[in-house]
Amino acid sequence: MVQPATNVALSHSAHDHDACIADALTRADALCRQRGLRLTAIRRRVLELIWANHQPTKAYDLLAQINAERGNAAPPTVYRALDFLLDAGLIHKIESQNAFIGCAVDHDRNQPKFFICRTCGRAAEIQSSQIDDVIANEAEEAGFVVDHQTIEVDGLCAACAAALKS
Amino acid sequence: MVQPATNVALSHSAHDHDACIADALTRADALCRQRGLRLTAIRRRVLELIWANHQPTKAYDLLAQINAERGNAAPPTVYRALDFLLDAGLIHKIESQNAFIGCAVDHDRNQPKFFICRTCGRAAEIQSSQIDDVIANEAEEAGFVVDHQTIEVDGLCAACAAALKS
DNA sequence: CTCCTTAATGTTATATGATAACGATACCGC
DNA sequence: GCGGTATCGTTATCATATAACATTAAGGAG
Ligand SMILES: [Zn+2]
Ligand SMILES: [Zn+2]
Ligand SMILES: [Zn+2]
Ligand SMILES: [Zn+2]
Repeated sequence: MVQPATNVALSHSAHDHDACIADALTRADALCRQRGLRLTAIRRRVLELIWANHQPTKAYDLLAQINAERGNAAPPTVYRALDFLLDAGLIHKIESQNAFIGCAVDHDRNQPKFFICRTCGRAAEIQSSQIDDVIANEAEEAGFVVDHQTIEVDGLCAACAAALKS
Repeated sequence: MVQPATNVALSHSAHDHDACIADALTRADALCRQRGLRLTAIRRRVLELIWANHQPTKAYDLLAQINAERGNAAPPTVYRALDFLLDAGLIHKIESQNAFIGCAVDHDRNQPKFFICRTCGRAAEIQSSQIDDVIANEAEEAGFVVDHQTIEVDGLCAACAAALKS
């Protein structure tokens, strides 16, 4: 039986997630060095905490964790780090959840889009130039100049759907 | 010169907006009668206030207006009305703005999608089976079962883009 | 190395968005 | 009219996010 191709973020099979985290931090270091941005200790730690799993993370959960570690942190501490990471394109905000997730995608030409499982909570950033193209076409027809997209598809990932059927 | 086809919601030309409001309320009455739902005074008034213009409306702005009219209204008053209207499909939530907008679309087969102008603030619900189809395809390939979509495209409407260029 | 400017962080307070819980009313079928 | 259920009123509280200003750290010019 052939399994459908699926994003590692949505897969329920074990994967080397430590590698996900390490890769993300390596990429972040490289990107910041390259652009002259400063990935300070707090910013780096927030990014690392966000990458702790493939589920969107809430700002106040980050705050609680940072506080457990260093005792001093107020909301602005976390929100400023989040703003930096958002601006740098290292994370995205999941608007439908007021939560944040790491980005492992090259956004040269495509905009962020997510499949989000309502059962396991995992969110996978998908790359589909088709979706971008269709939206670009629709926008073109309407004379609308696209600046930013929020595309969040909620539902059941393959594994959770299979589990429900059994 | 040919104007691009555009949604009345994004058009800056005057239109009979009283008719927009009247239509929306008429449709709401019909739909609720048909389904045995009760469009009570508060719910109807909240819907009417949301339709006051083609820009997403914030819950606490609704609250302030209701309060100005009847003096007694707490957040639950408005949020309960909003929940009802959302469930009935009479309004949608614009997740990226924590705001609400009226729906004038038949959602038999297509999911809500919006173009939102960052300059004039108008939001237009667009109907594009193409976008739904492409997303359905992508989901199919990933074995993902789609439940609900959040599609919000931010940018400049034709009129605002033209104004900026001049 | 020191001074200076700017970026980043600490700190307090507050704004904004949403829900829990429970009692009081209003509606509807019988 | 009676009784059950949906709606609404009311109070309190939780959750999300930012304003404002003081303090500290980083990095460049001389
Ligand atoms: Zn992983
Ligand atoms: Zn991304
Ligand atoms: Zn109108
Ligand atoms: Zn709609």
